[in-house]
Amino acid sequence: MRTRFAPSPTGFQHIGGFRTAFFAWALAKHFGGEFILRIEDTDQERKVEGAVSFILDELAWFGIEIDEGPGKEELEKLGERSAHLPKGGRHGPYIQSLRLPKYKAAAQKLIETGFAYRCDCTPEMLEKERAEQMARREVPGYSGYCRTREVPEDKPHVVRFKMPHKPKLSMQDAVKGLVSWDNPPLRDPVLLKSDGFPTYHLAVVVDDHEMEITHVMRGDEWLPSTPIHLLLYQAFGWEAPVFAHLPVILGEDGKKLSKRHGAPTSRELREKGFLPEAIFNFVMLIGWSPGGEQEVFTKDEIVRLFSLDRVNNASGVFLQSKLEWMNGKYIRDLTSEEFYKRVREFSPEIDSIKSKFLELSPHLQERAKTLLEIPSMIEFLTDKKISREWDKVIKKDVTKESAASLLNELKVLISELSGFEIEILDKSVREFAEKKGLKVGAVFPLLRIATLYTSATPPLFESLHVLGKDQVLRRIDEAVRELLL
RNA sequence: GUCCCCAUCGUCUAGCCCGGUCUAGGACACCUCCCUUUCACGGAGAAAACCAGGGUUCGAAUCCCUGUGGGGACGCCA
Repeated sequence: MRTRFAPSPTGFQHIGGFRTAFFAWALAKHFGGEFILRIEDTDQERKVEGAVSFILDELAWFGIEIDEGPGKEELEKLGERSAHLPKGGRHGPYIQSLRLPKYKAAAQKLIETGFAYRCDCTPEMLEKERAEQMARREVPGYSGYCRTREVPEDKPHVVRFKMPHKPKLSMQDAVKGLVSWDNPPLRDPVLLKSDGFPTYHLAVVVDDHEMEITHVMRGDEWLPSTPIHLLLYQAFGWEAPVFAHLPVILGEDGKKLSKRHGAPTSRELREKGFLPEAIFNFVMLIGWSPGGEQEVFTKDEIVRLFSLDRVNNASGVFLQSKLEWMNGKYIRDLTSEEFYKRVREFSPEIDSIKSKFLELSPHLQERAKTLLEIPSMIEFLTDKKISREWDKVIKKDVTKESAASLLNELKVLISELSGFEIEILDKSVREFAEKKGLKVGAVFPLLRIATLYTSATPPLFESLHVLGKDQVLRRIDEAVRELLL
């Protein structure tokens, strides 16, 4: 079992692209096979610098190990660098622009065996032909003009595949089931471009064969061109791999995931504070389900359960609110130390309040859906000057003056406390309220705003305890001053 | 235009292959309630779907056909 992820470095993969990688990886690992990374950079014009590094870095972030893929030297030739280098392997190079002679030889072989021919039609001619066909409302496509012209090798040319006349084909797709074509609308496709680069069709077939890929997993937008690939395998006399055409992921508007529709890249999700484990889990469950009612799975569980026949054939929508829920679950499962480490990636400055952070951690984890929410939740632990949400407590029946005097009493109470344990704080403030004939709801919120600044915080006494007695007293003082200003 | 794919709550899905156990199950989101000092967590509950029409059958979400809707492909892009 050998699967591969074969992205083209034409931009920054959105999350749907990575899901294809996850599926291929999970299948290979399920059967103890290899997962290969191959870079399909045959379109020089659309090539984007940094795209390969991006793929490498993101795969590493998700914890997807690559068994074979472009190593250091290959990457250097491409001018890409990454801290996460694949091992290389015995089927290299794994970057298509470094494999040009192989494609050329393959195309030559096809010409010799009569399955392909050279064509010197210019783009302008093809353009014109196309326009005419469209005007006549015909299926657009190359007429086959050069099929019998014997274009000499030294003239600029492309190599085209000779599509059989009205081929009838069928294939057992691992997810779609039996797919058959009755006269597919395909004309002689180009295999080798005039710049010597192969097109996708030639390159995938040659590489998947040479790299001994057993299962080709790709988005189902490829299904319509599978006949070309099937016919190519036949022409070469090679056995075709198993194809698995995966349903696509749609955006919340029901449109195909794309930058334009706000499709997130894994990088963006990471910047929003999502955990790679949560994203992986969530995305695996779009288009695949192990059955049953469990939804949160470790990677190992997913690998153990994964199977192609449980991949859905309908496309699915990427619903961020569900990802948020799942991310929250993963955050809650983190140990305090792990949690600290993850948050630190967003705000290194928490180093200065590490012990306080750790102490409050369970309460923080319980409240967060993403890591990005944490910094604002712990602002009260820092010395940063934050304005108090007085409007939450100062209302028509509670004047600034009465609030100030209550806070002064609280300050005396707290300063005279024999300890500063959570239980002691809790007990004495409650007793204080009772003695004054006040509900806790009239005391706690006031104390909260005075010391923690905002109305939504971790539990009050836990927070005060972490803050420390001196700091609490200082803040009450400050609050009183603010009120009487 | 031609070819291909798809179709269960708003969303992710279970069930479909091997018809009855489906008055269609779970989860997210929404709403209500409980817990509660806030915000959350947690718990309980409500509401919410088999695209339509024909067959086959004693019986169809499940099998067949047609229609409709959605998506994709038809490039010297992948």
